[in-house]
Amino acid sequence: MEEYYLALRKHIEEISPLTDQEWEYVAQCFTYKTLKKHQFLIQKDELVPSEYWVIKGLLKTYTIDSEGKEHILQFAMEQYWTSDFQAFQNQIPATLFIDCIEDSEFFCLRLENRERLCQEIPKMTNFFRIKSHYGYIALQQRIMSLLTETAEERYNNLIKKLPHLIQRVPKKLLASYLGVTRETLSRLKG
Amino acid sequence: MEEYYLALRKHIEEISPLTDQEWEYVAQCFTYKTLKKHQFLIQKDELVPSEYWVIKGLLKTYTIDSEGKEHILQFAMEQYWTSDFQAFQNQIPATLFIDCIEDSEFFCLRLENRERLCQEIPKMTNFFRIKSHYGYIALQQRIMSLLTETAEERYNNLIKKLPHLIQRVPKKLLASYLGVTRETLSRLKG
DNA sequence: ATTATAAAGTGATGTATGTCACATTTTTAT
DNA sequence: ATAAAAATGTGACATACATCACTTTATAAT
Repeated sequence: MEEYYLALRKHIEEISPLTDQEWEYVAQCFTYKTLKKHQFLIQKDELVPSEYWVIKGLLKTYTIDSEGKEHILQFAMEQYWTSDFQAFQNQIPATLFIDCIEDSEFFCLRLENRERLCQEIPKMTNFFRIKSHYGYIALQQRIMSLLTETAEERYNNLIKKLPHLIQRVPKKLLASYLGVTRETLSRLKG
Repeated sequence: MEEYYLALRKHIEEISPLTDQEWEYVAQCFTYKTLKKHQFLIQKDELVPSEYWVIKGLLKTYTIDSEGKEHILQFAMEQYWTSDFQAFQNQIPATLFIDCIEDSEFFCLRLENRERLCQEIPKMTNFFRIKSHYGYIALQQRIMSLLTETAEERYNNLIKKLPHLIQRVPKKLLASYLGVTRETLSRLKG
């Protein structure tokens, strides 16, 4: 467990170095949680108590449409933040599902703790500011990818960008993330 | 001009109320700029000195693909922030174009001023944190829309969400924003 | 006002991707 | 180890949307 906290501290300090005293305050705002493969971190229509930092494991964030088809918004693995941020931020019922593709472990940060943290430790406000900004930029790039690229280009770029992810995720889920059917993805490479 | 500054102050204070003294510091970090319709705010391959808050007007952020087709990432109107954030943040050449659909006026914030602002006025760090976070959530919703909805659904939802925008933007540009051709958009309603 | 330019509509046709069905391979659970 | 479940591949066919070509309508420039 000690090493998990060290990993989180390192993650934060890549953006905002902290004193030991500050870190002590930060660390106590997080709680630990673990889930097995196939278990849900967040379910649609339920409230979302926390946002989550992935210590270990792999998750998918998705919706189910009216025809029962799954559409994947995000994969989250080690050192990723994940939640239904819309629901979390406004403390309203989730519109998304998040469940575990692998056994997973997290640090959980509740909304009141995050805001307390930002009030007490300005460096943490800065950390979240930078993180959100990078996240925003990454999503803009994904939108451009969806607007401009063919399924094949999107797949090849995903392989380039996250080669390690490909190994851990069934192609059917990658297809869903890329916005195509598994059949189409299957026919691309041949 | 005085009223422009008041509008910006109001915009910031919807998230982070400031003292008069703080506001004085904030205000001097911005510079004013105006452009006519069809003029470029940002051009591909050029450096991006600032991010921009739109006082008045309307702009589009887009790329041109290898076949010369335009793909619109964002429309920015009154009270929107816009820039090539990826290029701005890393001070590298732009990959995007931004030009004016209408005569427009902006407040410009240079990177060094933004960071100075965040260091001097923690409330501003918080302002940018919240803004980025909301922006992130909005982009997630756009991605879900692209993954799950038909062209017609995306168009109808855009009309619901930004009815005033529709009036100001040629349908051909809306089509590009929605990820379809103008011909397809034209055939939806009839 | 008149002309030039851009936006918008529409028909004919092409294509990438979706859908459905079924076989094969791989992974998971007992 | 064995059976069950999930993932993957592939053929036949359907469809949403793209492309190209041309006309009509609206907007902008002199």
